[in-house]
Formats: sequence, structure tokens, C-alpha cells
Amino acid sequence: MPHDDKNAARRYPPVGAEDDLPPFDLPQVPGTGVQGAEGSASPVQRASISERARAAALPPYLTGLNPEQREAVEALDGPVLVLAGAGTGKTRVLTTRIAHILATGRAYGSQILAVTFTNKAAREMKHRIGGLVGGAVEAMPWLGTFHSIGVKILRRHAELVDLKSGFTILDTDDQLRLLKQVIEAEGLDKDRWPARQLAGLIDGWKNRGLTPSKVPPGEGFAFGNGKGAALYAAYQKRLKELNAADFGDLLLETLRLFMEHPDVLADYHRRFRYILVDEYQDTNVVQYLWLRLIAQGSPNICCVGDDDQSIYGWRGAEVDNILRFEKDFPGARIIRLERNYRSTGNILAAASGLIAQNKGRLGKTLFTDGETGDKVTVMGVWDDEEEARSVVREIEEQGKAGQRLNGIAILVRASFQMRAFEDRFVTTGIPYRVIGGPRFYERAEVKDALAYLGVTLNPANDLKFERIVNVPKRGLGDTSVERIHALARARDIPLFRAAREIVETEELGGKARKSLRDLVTAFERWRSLIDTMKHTELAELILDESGYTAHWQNDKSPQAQSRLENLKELVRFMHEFETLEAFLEHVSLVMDTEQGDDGERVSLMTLHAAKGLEFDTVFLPGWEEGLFPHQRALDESGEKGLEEERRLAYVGLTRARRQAKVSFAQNRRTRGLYQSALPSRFVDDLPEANVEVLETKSPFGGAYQNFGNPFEGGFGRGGYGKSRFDNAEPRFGATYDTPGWQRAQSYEKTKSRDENWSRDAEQRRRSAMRPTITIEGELIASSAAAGAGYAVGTRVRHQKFGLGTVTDVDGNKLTIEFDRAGRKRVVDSFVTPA
DNA sequence: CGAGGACAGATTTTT
DNA sequence: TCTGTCCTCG
Repeated sequence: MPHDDKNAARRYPPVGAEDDLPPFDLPQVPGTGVQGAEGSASPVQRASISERARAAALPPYLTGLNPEQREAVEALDGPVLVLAGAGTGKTRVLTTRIAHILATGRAYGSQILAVTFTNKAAREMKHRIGGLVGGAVEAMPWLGTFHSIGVKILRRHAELVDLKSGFTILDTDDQLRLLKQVIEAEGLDKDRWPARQLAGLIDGWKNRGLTPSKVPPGEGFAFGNGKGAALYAAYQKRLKELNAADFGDLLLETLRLFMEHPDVLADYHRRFRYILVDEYQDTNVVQYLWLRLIAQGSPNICCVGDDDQSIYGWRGAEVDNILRFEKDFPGARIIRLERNYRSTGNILAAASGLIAQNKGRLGKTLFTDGETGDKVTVMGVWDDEEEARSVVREIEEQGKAGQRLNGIAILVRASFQMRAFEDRFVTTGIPYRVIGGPRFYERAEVKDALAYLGVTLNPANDLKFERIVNVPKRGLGDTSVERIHALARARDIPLFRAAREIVETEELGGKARKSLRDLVTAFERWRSLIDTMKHTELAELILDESGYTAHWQNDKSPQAQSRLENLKELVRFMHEFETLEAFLEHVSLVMDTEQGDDGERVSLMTLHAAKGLEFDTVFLPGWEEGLFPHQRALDESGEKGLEEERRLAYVGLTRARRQAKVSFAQNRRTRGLYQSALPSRFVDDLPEANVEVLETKSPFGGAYQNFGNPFEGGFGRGGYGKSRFDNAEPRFGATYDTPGWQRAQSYEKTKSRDENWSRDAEQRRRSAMRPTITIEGELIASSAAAGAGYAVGTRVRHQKFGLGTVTDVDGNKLTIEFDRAGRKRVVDSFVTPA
């Protein structure tokens, strides 16, 4: 992660420091110059001469924009909402707009506030702005995530919100540990009132901008015998005592700071001339309030988003924010980007038809000048296994036909669906990657290591100390820890100091006393080395001396190896930072490791994780009622939930450049039970004209259909539930109404498409020559590199299944008896010799 | 302390 | 059905 503000986060320069930075060295637009030095008044009005001159000599970054994009880039004055549909060049507009502000000399980089939701997006923006203006991105200190900008502001004014500038940022584990303590301190049963639930509540409140005193009485009441809000207050108090903030605080406390200290707010008003917000549809209440406060200083706020892609309502996002933009910012200009550069006509039409069923949209109509392309296919299959088999079979065929695997993705609604696909990939030997899921920094071993480093740096970090005091096991059980706690409480000192003192007493048993003394001594020694030893070496030393490395080396579980790898990766990653402190600061906010290009692989991920990505071919399995839309979304959020699910379907479809393939299973194994399911209503939402219904292809030919294919005789017949294909009144004027006809037609389509396949070869070759799509996100699992031949009896290791013994070899297919996972058939490239 | 059994819970996930 | 967590027992 090359460009994050690792340094900026370490020093806490006073407000105004960067204003002295020199302006970008940019090719100046004719007739303009860098105007308005620091602190000067409103942007200088351009003379019409310069306007004309500028139009005559279009700066290079403006060429290639379509009229709407260009309008969005050039509308610098006043509030602007850019409604950017999927694949319409949203990021391009945002980055070009920034380049434009800089190039026209309207503001310095340090006077632009640009917020994103994810580090990935921030990184991408920095990268692309760098490309446009030539690497001067270091001078954009206020481009970052809401959270990272929040921290930056809070560090500067920490005392005003009862913190000290060096406050630590709690991760989820720390937060839970602390909440558990708070719950117990209130005399509540921690089993009856799980910390997780309280964490959820508090998060929700913080997302809505509610401090403890503002929590609506009814809401706090549901938890802990009516003590919900009190627990929240107690938690906040503890946070201050620990000089710590959780993620929610990074926003909420900044908001409080602004509201309680208008002079501070005014500073930022003066500072920010231009405000840009990415993914506005995902903002929650705090973020919204935060932005509104800051925007009081400048009308030049530009929010970019797509109400149709709002899929994070469940974690506090308010679509309303984007729907309400015009009211919030009177005189706002609304610019719609509707020209899609990604998908074929059929895919776009199908997606548009689907999303049109939602109410309460701002409304956009995507179009493309590109080819019509293949229709979206819909396929019903017998069950989830059959679905995985047929999808993977098709991927195999496409792969053989020369389609790049990096251009193929399977997008599922819930992660348990991935399993069936992974199994098929493993048995067929098709390389795949899983994107999303638990992140690097969330892994236990990484957190443990970070805890060691954190305590070394800051012995007052109680939560981290508690995390590793007995990891690896060193005989310091609950009793010992509780005694340390008691002393710490009694004397009002950090745990570490209490530990140091308690070993001088007789309070602990001999064994515990010795290991605690050793631990304390070790930490003190490590601490003494901080200034003299290189931080990466120190980290290695700590991990070795603490016994942590050995702990995993001695661990026999299949994951032990990869955990050790992760530790190495962590240390490797530290090299990019100057100091231990800088590293830890960065890590608490950002910890996605960039994934290198690891060759051609099919991508497997959830629909949520797919937002922002694109693929040539997208498989969308599991379109069944109850799964997608998910039952819980319907139960908990009713119509709103349904619409969000539909937007998720829309996001899924619009990831596809050339082919979108929907499927659903009539039966699915869920929680052990084999249950029948109805096709998703979203299948019915697709416009007939852009859909092609596929026959279930089966390796068993007709015989298979005889015993199981529910589509014998067509959709919906035979008691498998109603489908739109039964509808007496086809909504889009379909020209068929009998299942037989429909089947025949789809067969024809399939055939002619296959024939077109070779004719399209040229086209495909061209698309294959497009630059490889970058798949950002985190690689969680993937097949291993190619393996060699294995003999029966060989001990091997599999990434997922662990150790096992080869019992049969058939070409490159091995039958392996796994110690833990039982017998599996696996392609040899997925295992390594043990 | 560690192993093994009982038990609940099983969408989506960033920071 | 599977997983992760908690609790008990040796």
C-alpha cells in the first residue's frame, strides 16, 4: 500500500501546516494560474477571456470525457450531486474533477477534502489522481476514508473530547473485551447479555450520531434489564480512561468536537474549499451530519453516488441521504451519468428492468452504444450441488475456449454458498480465489502479534495486554489475571504496572508469579530496544522470545503453516514503515494487504464484495426465495429490505461485461436440511426480452432429467412453484406462452450462440487483450501452484483439508484420506507434499 | 492446562 | 450439517 498517509498520521501537525506547501507543479490551463494564496477569500471569478481560451485549448485530462462527465468535472461552484450509474465512469469523474480544481488553480491540494468509504477506494483515487497530475498526490492530505480523516482531526484536538493525542484505536476484539467487562461491572450476567449484541447496539447508535444521553429511552431499554444506555455511557467512560476510541468514535467524537467547538469547526471551514464525497448513498447519519457541518464552510460540495447501488442499509447507510440531497443543498445541480461503458445492451436492459421495480428511486436510465450481446441466461437446476456442477462445468468449457479465468466470477448472496463451488473447483482443478471474508488484520495470529507490539510500545494498553498475557499459554489463568485486574483497579493503574507490582508480592502462586515476572521483564527489555533496534528486527525478536512463533510451530493443525506465513507477511509489511509507531497507527485503520497478481483464477465472492468490480462473465447462482432475497432481510426490514436485496441483484448483474448467468436450485441443503425452494421473485423481475431460459445440461443426459429434472415439461409445471414463465400475461410482450415452445426457442438460441462463438472469436480476442482487470480485495483461499506426481501412501497437505494420505492416483486426480476431513478426490495441484 | 462434549447459531461487512 | 464457543473433567 504505497500511498497511504503513514507519515502524516505519525506527526500531528498543527492546523494550517500544510497550507504552506507549494502548489502542484501542473501544466497550467491557459488563462489561469494558481490563484488565491493561503487564507485568501473566495475563489477568484474567471474572466470570460480565460474561459474562452480554456475551451480552445482543452486540457488533456478533459479529453475523452462524455458531455455529462465533463459537466460533472467542470461544475465546480455550488453543490453538485452526480448520480453515477454502474459502469458510467464514476471514479474517473471524481479524480478528474480534483485534477481540474488543481489545474485551474482554484485550490491547493490541502484545501480539498475528499472522502471515501474504504481504503481501497482512497488508494485508487490517489493512484488515479497521481496519473492525471503527475504524482503530486502527497500534497492531498485530506483525501482518505471518513475514519482516517476523523482520526486525523481528532488527534489534533484530542483534549477537547477528553482524549490525549496518542489515543489508541480499538479493534473489534478489544471492543468486545471491554464491553464484557462493562457488562460484568454492572452486575449483569454476561451470558444472558452478550457483549456482541451490545456492541451492535452501540455501533448502531454511533452510526446514528447518538451519544449516550441522546439514546431514545425505549431503545436502550431492551438490553441488560433496561440498562442499555447506561452501559453505553459506562463504556464511553472506560474508553476515555483507557485513552481509546472505537471506530464509531472516530466519527461521532469528531462530530461532537465540531458541535461543541465552533472555533475548531471554523478552522476547517476556512481550510476546505472543495469537498468531494464518494459513494454518497452509503453514508450513515453521523457521516451525513459531519459532512453537513463541514460543508457550511463551502458550498462547493460534490457528492457522487448511485441510489440503486445502496446495499449497506443494514449497517447504517441511509439511502435517504442521497434522495434528499437537493433539499439539503438548495440550488444543487444534479448530473446523471447514464452512459454505461461496461455491459452489453441485454445485460444493461435486464438490470434496468429489474431495478425499475423499486420505488423511491431518483431514477436513471442506463444506456450503451455498445453491442447488444448475449441475453442474460436463467437456468433452473435440481439442487445446489447440481448448480455448482453445471456452473463449474461451464467455466471449464469457457476456459478451454480461451476465456481468461480472471474475467469470470461467481457472485453469491451468502458465503455458505461458496462451499459447493469450492468443492467443485477443488475436484476439477480449476484455479480459483475467494475474495472478501475475514481480513488479514482480523486473524487471530496477526492480532496477537500486534498486541505484543502494541504493549511493547505502550504498556498502558490494557486490552492488548490482556489479549496476550496468556498467549501462548504460560500458566496465567483467569485467577491470576483477575488478581492483576483487582490490583489495577484498586490502585487505578494500568494492568501492566499492576503486573509488575504484583510479582513483588506473594499474591500469585509460584509458577504464575515466575512466568508473569518473566513476561514483564521481557516487555521492559523489548521496550528498551525500541530506539536502538530496527523495528522489524525487534518485532521478530519479540515474536520469538515471547514463544509466540514456537507456539504455532508446535501446532499440528492444518492452518498453523499459513498462520506462520501471515506472521512473516506482517513483518515484511512493517518494512514499509519508518517506525513501530507509524506501523501500528496505520494498521489500526488500514490493514488490507494488496494482493499481487497470482495468475488466472476464477473469482468467488459475495455480491457485497463484488461492488465496484467487473468481469466478462458473471455467474449469479442461488436466486431463490428465502436466500435471495434473503428471508431475514424481508423479515427484519420488509419492503425496504426487499428493495435493498433487489439493488443487490442489480449490483450483481451490472458487474458483467458480456455475460450474466442467473441460476436457481429447486432444492438446497441448508443447515443440514434438504429443502425445496421457489425461484426468486427477482427472476420474474427480469424483462423477458433480455432473458434466455436455458435447459439444464446434465452430464447424465436424458436419464438425469427422468429422475430429477423438475423442468421436464417446463418451468413451473409439476408442482415446483410459480414462476413468471407461467404468467398468463407476459409483461414484456413475450411471443411465446407454452413451455414447449419456450424450450425449443431457448435451444435454438443456445445453438446459434454457440455457432456465433467462433465468429465472435475476433471480438473475444480483442476483449482478452484489454488490460487485465484488477481484482482488488483480499485473497482468502486459493488453489496452490501446480504439483508434481504423487504416489499412493504419500503424506500431503491441502490448504483447506489439512494433512492426509494419498490412497489412489488417477492421472492428476488423487484420492486422499484426510486426517480430519475424510476422503476427498482432489486434483494434485491443490496439495503439497507434507 | 488441554481435551472433549454440549450447545447455540448459522446474511451481507468497513473502519 | 457444520462451526465456533463455553464448560467440565482428568
